[in-house]
Amino acid sequence: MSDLLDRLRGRGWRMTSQRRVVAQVLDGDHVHLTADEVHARAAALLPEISRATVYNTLGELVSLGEVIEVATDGRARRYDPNAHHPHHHLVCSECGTVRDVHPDRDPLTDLPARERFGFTVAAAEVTYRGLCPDCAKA
Amino acid sequence: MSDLLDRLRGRGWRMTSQRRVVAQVLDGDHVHLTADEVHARAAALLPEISRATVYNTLGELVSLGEVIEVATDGRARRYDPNAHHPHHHLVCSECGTVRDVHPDRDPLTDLPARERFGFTVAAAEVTYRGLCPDCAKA
DNA sequence: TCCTACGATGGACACAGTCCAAGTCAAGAA
DNA sequence: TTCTTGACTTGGACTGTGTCCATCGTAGGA
Repeated sequence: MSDLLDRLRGRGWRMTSQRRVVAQVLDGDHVHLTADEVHARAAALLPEISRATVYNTLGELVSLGEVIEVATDGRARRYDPNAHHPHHHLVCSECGTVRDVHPDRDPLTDLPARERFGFTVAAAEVTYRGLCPDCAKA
Repeated sequence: MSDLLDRLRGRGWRMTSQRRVVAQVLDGDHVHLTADEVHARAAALLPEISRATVYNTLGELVSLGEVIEVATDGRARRYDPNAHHPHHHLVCSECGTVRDVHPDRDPLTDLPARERFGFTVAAAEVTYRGLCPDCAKA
């Protein structure tokens, strides 16, 4: 994830301890934290970090295209650092766990012109829903 | 939409003026209102209706399967009365307009077993994003 | 080492949604 | 038709999520 820090520095980002900690917390695969979770984990490393800073930093990462915002339910947005590999999401309806998945086909190709209503369609996000192994057992 | 009222009565719903008004407001195609919008339109017909009742009624309609909850952004949930015809959504990134669309293929068939991580996958929702004709012009 | 513009802070605010105790009323019973 | 009752509605308090802003602090160039 120091790749990320390097890229950010290259873009003229001022490197502060707060930003470093937020980037560090977002490292890894299948990471889909809410802003509050990011704040909690960041605060474990840097106790004084404020909520506003976490929101600011996440917002910047999103507009730089380094992190993707995911709205799996109508509740808190989740932040996905896996922004450089196109993928979709599989969500457990019970516990909310999210996994990154890679379907065989891009759904964009399956939306015929007559169903586009004159829109310039740029992207398609798929949310698969079901039960994760743990919740299916219970 | 009196179909809906009939179905609800058949299911033992007590028919109150509030519920009638909420059902009436949700009538139509390409309707994707937020709870607050439903409340505003319902209040135009029945001024005393409360926010809590609108939320209760929407929640009941959703659990009866008569209305679908849509989370197109991380903000307010939207309510879609077109629950009996499977479809997906096309959202304008600029103004938020939503249209119902019908792709040629069900994306569920394109998620191979190795990408299911042991989940029991039940459904797939596709959100297409782009610019609507009006916003593309501006 | 000094400067300063960019970033961090925390507290107030706005919005979305939930919960609850008390009052109201739809619809079946008599 | 009136009575009864439990389901429904109400408004207000409360929680969670996200935004805004004035002020303070500091990274990094001169």
